[in-house]
Amino acid sequence: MTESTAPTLPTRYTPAEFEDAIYARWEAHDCFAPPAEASGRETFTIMMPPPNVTGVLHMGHALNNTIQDIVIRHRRMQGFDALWLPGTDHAGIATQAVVEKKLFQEKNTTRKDLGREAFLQEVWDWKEHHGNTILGQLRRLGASCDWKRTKFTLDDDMSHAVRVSFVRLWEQGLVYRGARIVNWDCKLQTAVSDDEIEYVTRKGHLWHLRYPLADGSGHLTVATTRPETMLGDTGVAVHPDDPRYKDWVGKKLMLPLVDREIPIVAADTVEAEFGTGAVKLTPGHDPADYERGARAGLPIIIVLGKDGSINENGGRFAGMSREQAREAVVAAMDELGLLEKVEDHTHNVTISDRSKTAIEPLVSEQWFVAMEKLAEPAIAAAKSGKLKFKPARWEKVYLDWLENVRDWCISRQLWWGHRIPVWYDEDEVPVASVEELSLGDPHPQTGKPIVRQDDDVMDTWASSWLWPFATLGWPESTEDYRRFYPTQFLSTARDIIYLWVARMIMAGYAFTDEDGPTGYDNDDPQLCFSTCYIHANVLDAQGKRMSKSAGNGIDPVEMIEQYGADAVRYSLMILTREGQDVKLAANRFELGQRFCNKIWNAARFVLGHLEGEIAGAGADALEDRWIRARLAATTAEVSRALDAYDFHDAATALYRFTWDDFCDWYLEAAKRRLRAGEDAGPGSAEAAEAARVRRTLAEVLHALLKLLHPFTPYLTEALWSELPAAVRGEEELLIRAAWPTQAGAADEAAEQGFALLQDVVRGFRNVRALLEIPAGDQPAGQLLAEEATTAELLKQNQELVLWLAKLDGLQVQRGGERPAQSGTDVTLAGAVFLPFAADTEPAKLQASLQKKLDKVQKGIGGIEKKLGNERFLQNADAEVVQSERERLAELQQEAGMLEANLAAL
RNA sequence: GGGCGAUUAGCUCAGUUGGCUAGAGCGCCUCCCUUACAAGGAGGAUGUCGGGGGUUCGAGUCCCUCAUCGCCCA
Repeated sequence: MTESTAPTLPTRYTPAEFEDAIYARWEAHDCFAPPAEASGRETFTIMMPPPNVTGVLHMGHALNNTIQDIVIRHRRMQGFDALWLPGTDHAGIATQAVVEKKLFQEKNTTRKDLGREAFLQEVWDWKEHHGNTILGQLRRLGASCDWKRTKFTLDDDMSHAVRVSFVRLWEQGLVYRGARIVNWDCKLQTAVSDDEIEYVTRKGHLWHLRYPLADGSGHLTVATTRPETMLGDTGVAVHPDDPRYKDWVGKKLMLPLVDREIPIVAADTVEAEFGTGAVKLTPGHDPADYERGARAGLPIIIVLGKDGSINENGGRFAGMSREQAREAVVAAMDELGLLEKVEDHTHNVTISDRSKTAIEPLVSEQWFVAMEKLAEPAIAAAKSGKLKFKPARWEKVYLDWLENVRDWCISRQLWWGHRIPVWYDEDEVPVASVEELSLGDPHPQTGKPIVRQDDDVMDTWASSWLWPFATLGWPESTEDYRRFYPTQFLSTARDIIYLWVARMIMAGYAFTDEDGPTGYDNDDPQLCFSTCYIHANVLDAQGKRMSKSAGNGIDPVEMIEQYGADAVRYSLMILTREGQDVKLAANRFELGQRFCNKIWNAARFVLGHLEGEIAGAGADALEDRWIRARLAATTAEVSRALDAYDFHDAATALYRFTWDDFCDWYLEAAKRRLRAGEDAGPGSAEAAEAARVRRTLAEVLHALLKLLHPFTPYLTEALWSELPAAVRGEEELLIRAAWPTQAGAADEAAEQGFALLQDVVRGFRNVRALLEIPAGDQPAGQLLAEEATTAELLKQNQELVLWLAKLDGLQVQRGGERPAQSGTDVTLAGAVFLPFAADTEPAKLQASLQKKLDKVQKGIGGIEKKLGNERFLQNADAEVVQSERERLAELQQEAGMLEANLAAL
């Protein structure tokens, strides 16, 4: 027989050359969609958290979508009818802002110039041209989602779903309109919800202002961080128990600058220690004052317009911006001698997430959803354990929000979004309707003509909270909805646990059917997903959050181009332990790249030998039984980890098996018999054994490609197609192959035996290195075995040891003379010896042995102390005591050998 | 103010319900381009497990406390 045919695959893993073609092949074979007809098998559904249409792929997306793709590929291989449904979110504020900016830059027009219809057309045009960028990038990553089912939150059917949900809430009295204090974004000129704001600590001032008593008998000093709002003050509050102000409550003050009489009231929410202990009340422009004012029956005076400037209620300050008004008010107070002092003060400023400008609390007419009742089943779902968070600690964050939930302001003063389906008659009597009402139609209740539709649109989350079921056709009872709802797995970022996760759960209970079908591991037909996986945050190398403004982001697409999608995916998975933030630098992807290259080359080696004769059954030597045992253990661990969504564990187990067990040991061991078969030629016993080794190699590679596929889909699919059809078996495409359940075979004896052998080989290699024996030399080794069984094992596997340790011969004996002039090391099987070369310096060897001896003696000391402790013997488990005794015996034996070896030097 | 997370080798991190001499990758040192892979192989060095206290026969692991860093909520 000739040498094995050189593999035709390149020696390096070159992802750019095959990724696109493989993705195209998957799509051509429609591999991403579940079977069109219900197969009778269980379904497994994941809804992709829809990225913003304005978005481009960042590392957080790459991580999150890798997780989802791993899960869906694993479930698909396990035999579920697996659906991963992708889509995008219309992102009301963000998208409108992008298009407004573009209009202004390119055409110098505003949306108001264009009018509502024309502007919306502009946004749709923009969406058609730029809105799918991120979905294309997800393909590069290898995402196997069902693109035919791609949804957009403003699609007609989604809009219909939003209107239905609104009307249902309306009918139940859970949606209401009212004047409330809301977070007003002066730049974007819209209300935003409590969850769209953040707090930034800023250095500012605390102004101490004197408000004279109305009767002229003195003054009260209030401290404020926002002096300009005094124009809207309608009272001053003090703590009821504050002795300084006991007699002041009920008196009247004359508010300077606007000359308005305002009362002093008591409020127990006032912090007596803060400032002067007296706070001005501006119910129109401060949420806390709004509450206090309402309790004290104070009027609300609004002094700021929607653009943030002072309105007509601000008297002579009208027309000024917030900033101008602040200066002018302070100056005016100073002039009147009413500015007592100014202190430096650090305080929290409320900032809009969207525009990054200071939020102005403002009383205005908005639509709200009453949340308390909706929250109840969502709380129960988590408490009963039906809804599981992973990591579990996020359940607390979820529950904290739901248990203290506040009503949700869902109206936005925007044009891009779902317009609130409410119409008014000439008396401003509102009515909600799923169907469009036309102007002039009779109002369903009053019969008077409809004169207008509400101008506002809904918060984007008011459509995304329907995502798990509206994407499947709800409210219609479509086949997809019946088949794929409820879903099983949601992976998302921690910062939208309440913005989105909690609201989806609420919506599931509010809107879906109680008697619907149930899916895999979900016994509640209204629980829209049963596992919520909260993924890590991706940070830069310094541990800072990646952000566009900081410019510290790493572009996943660039990384894919540089290292390959599989390398990016695999690196992210092994670098990210569960739920712990991951620090990332671009070169960290080398880890995955190396691993992919290793897989590639291991497969090249095996494939190169599959062109030879392959036996029907595998080989059965110790190393064969051992690799099958390792494969069985790895299959079990990877399966367990994926079922439990422990991605890091699965990635680690695959790394260990592929690199350490398969490449470093099994392939090296297998070469011996492959070579022998080639040397002996066709028809020989050696050739027959080589054919059995080829079978074993094929079987292990076959299973390994399957196990790796969810993590490194492109690479494994490419290699799968190189497998001979006879080896590949069932499926032409790996993506459709069955997940291995029976790979390998447990074999405790083989694991132990091979471990012993590995230790002997390492011992010889160690001595070789110490003696500086040239790589080409093949000295004869000796081994003094401690036990008959190990001696026997070594004799049986002598050829393998010679091969792996590169020895010429091996003399195994029990006891007997220890060879003189030899380098030595102690192994699990006994002491190993290699003869000194002519120029060997024993000093190095001696130091090495001494060091090892010290370590062993330290270990002996520790165990002896333990075993000498009566209380240890009494309290510890019998098994622990026993294993300590055995351990001690082993260490003592090892120490004895080391001492003997040292003495012999 | 409340909550959560982190602190283990030079760097990035594993370390199951407490129990072998605390591990891996990268980096570092020595040797080797051996016909799968130099993006590789063989060998090696490297630790007061953040500090202090406690529980326990036994603590990187559990409890308390302090420190530092990060995130969330108010």
